[in-house]
Amino acid sequence: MIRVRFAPSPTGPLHVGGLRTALFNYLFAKNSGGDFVLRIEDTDKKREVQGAEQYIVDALDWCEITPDEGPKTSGKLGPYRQSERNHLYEEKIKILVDSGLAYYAFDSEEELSLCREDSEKRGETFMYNWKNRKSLKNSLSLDKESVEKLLEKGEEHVIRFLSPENQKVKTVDVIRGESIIDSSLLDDKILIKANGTPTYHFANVVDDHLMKITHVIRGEEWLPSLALHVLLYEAFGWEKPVFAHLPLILNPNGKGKLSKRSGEKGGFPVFPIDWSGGTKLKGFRETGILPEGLVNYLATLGWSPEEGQEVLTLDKLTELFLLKNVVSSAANFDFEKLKWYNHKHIQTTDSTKLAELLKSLNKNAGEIVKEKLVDAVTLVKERANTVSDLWGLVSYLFFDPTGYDEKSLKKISKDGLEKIVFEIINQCKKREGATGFVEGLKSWGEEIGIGTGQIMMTTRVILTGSLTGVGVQEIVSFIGFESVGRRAENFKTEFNIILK
RNA sequence: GGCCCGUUCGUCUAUCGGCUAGGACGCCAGGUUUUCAUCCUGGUAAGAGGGGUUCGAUUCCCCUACGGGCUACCA
Repeated sequence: MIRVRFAPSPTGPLHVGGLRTALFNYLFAKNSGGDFVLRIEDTDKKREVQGAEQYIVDALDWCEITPDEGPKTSGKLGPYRQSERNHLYEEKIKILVDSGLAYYAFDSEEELSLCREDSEKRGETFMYNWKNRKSLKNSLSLDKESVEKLLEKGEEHVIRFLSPENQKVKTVDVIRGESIIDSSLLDDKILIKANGTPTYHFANVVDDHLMKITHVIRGEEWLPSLALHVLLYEAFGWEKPVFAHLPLILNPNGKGKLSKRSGEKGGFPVFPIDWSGGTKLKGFRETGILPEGLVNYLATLGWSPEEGQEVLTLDKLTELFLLKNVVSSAANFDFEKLKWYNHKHIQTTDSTKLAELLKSLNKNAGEIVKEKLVDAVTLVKERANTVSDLWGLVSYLFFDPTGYDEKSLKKISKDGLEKIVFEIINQCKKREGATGFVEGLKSWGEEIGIGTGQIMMTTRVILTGSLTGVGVQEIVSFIGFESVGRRAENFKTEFNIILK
């Protein structure tokens, strides 16, 4: 039974990088009918942000990447918040301390930062490990009695991992293959902080083991600590999970990890849904991106299906997903391509659903009768990249033009403009249906020698204010003759048109 | 600085020693649409550089360059 986990830290809104990690975990688990676990890594209470956990749940939910187990879903191997698992870490660290694989360290943070400064002056990087641990203040350098005395006294201390010297550590990553790391280059990472809570490295290994995680799929930023984690599993004598480190998502120009800042610069969000805690941040949902579009795009960032299909639903992605087809190189984020995927998914989304979304996104659209909006959306949805686009494509079907596009006016202001305007009003009065209206105009044009193109363009400008949009006949049919007549009269007044 | 990872069209990717290097986005052109968009057809454009190994390297190895990540009592 395959079990994977997504283990975010509730330090702020989940960004697309995190979402992609969650997605790949989900796809991998569901591809083989396994479990997808959500675990909240809230060991650092200082950095925890109100509402962040809820945001993570909501964002996953929006994308339908639903956890089988998690803080809100329960499950047998919980609790699913690390802050509620301290008793387990206490129990496990004891094993390591007792077996001499972890040790107490009493150095204060001030002392250590002094050491760091010192090393820096010499152009070196300070590392707490085999080179210097004997000369620092810990249970390896101090005699047994003094250590006990210090502990009794309640002296502040951390617990560090005793990294071996000169050991070749073999790490295996399914995406990148094997790698041999020299353990002498590792430092004695803190496992338990002075306040008694575990660091990521320790909590992570303990929880993955206890929660029976079979595959650890996480971001590439964890690759440097893989050797430490391997050593920890070995220290406990636990079976290691399979590791897969996903390539990072970079800014569109490839410079650095995808950031909020570059999203602002490029005019696109980097968060799934709006974030209202503290600073307001725009989400893809509120920008008019469908979860299907986002998920589809994110899946192609670092992975591609064997048959080369492009437009895929979550179910289809699940069916096709193979971890071995994940690439090892980082990908640049491209909002244009996301919009294309979104466009494709809008085509296959029900107009009623799109209309509802549009109503929630756009205040003006919200005031329109739903049934009318659904009809309008059906007319234009094939042209839209985002749900928000829909409003611009549909608004002239509900409101008279408030102005006329300069370029469009130039195109229609030829001989006969006055005659056309009057004929439109004339045809409108006949009320012979949208087809009759258009046909009437056409045959009138033929009789007096004005091209249909010229007539239709003029009609279009009168009705919409510009030379874009759905067919004239569709517009007339949709808005009705009362509106057509009014818009023609408005146009006539605006440009002071009289029949010569 | 040290350690780790990476490098195929502008971008996302295919190729797993035989390549006239394929597809998608974007862009350009043409067609459809009496408009615009959609849609269709075509075009544009790539193996970082240098050494090996090999009959043959985009593919395997090494070096260099470049990019990224990590280097916290943060995850």
